[in-house]
Amino acid sequence: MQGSVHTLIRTQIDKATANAIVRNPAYLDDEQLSREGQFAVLTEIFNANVRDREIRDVSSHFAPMFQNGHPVHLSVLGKTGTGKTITILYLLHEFEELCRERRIPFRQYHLDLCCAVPCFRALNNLACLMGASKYYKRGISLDDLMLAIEKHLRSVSGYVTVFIDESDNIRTDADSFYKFLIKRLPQRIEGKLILVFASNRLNWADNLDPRIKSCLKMRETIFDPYDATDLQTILEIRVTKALRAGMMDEGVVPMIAALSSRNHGDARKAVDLLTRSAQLAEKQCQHITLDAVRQASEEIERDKYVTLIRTGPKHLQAALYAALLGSEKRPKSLHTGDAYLLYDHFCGAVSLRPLTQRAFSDLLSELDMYGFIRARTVSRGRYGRSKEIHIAVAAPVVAELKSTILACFGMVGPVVTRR
DNA sequence: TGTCCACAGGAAATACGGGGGT
DNA sequence: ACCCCCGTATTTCCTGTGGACA
Repeated sequence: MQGSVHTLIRTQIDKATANAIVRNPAYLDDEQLSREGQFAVLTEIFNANVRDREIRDVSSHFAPMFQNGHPVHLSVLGKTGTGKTITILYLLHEFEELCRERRIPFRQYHLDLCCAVPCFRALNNLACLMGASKYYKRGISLDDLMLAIEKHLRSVSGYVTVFIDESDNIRTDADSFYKFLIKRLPQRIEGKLILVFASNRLNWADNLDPRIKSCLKMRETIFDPYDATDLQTILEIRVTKALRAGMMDEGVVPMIAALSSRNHGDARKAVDLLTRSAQLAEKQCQHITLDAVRQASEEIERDKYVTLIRTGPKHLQAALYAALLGSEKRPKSLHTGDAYLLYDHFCGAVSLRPLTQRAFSDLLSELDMYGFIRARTVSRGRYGRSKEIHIAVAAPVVAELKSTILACFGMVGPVVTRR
């Protein structure tokens, strides 16, 4: 008997290795790569003429630096997944090298405001990057932080580049932060300050105080979403690095590229689709087929909804549950009032204080915006005006959403509403 | 043609909570 | 530790509305 278990384990391992498609998963997930690794992949991608215009644009913008000039600030705009951050980091790294060769003093800092932070946090993080101050939770004034940064930079000559990633992500008092960077800091330091902003909101600077905005001299460059050709190039480079050769049907990469460019033009999502397809194919012990891509795409779509609702506010979850439940009972005509009643009961069952109907109406609009439901306002004559609610997601997703919501409230079975 | 339903959705008021100053 | 301020969430109040029905 023992022998058979050993054989089983061995054959299973052999089988799994024989079916392995992913050879080097790091190349499917940049997080797992070192900065050098990322740059190496990027070099290949850029060499294939992807992001050519943007590279020319930014390079020529920084060119005056090599003739003792002073480039104005730069604003890099574009949707998520268009490679703004990594391209800028790459270019700044290149500029740094070039400056070293030509003995031009240059230093760069990358301030990543990946989550919304108040002015204090942003300044403190910047000061920490520069080594100008320690990390404070609180208890130090904004002015002290600014002084620390000034003091640190006062002795620095040459070019100082500060790359402010997600520059629209300053939650409170963005004006003070930018007033400091744009108006005050350049006057108090000897070096030449160049700010690089990146944002996925085209009009992020519009919210700034007009006085600050007026003295913000900057040039804008826009990163367009990748088109199918670009995505195909990017995917092919990743495929050769990450996957075993010959494990993929013809047309898989073009299909992923086409789907992704049509839906979002986001390279990260395209690579994600490739990864999911590969994993799915591995599980099914076959090559990556067009069908696997289709399945993976559906899986991602489903996950998107499920994570959206799982991480969303409680009341939104409750409202969606009510809408799903109500639509089953009355697939054709679920109106706001009925849905609110169900919501009210659900809240009672999970001991959540229900919001008013006015707020519930806004929740429905939000669910509509996210694409869970379609809620259009209709007039039923003397029976009043109301929203008509239809489910906008496929049946399997509905089931998953319902169990997810119940799990969020710590329940397993369907809720028994009393009345 | 006027009425009236059952809400939509805007605006103002109010509650709440967290961060920063003292 | 305490207070104040400010941004956000929610409630309250209100006006508007399209079409069935009498």
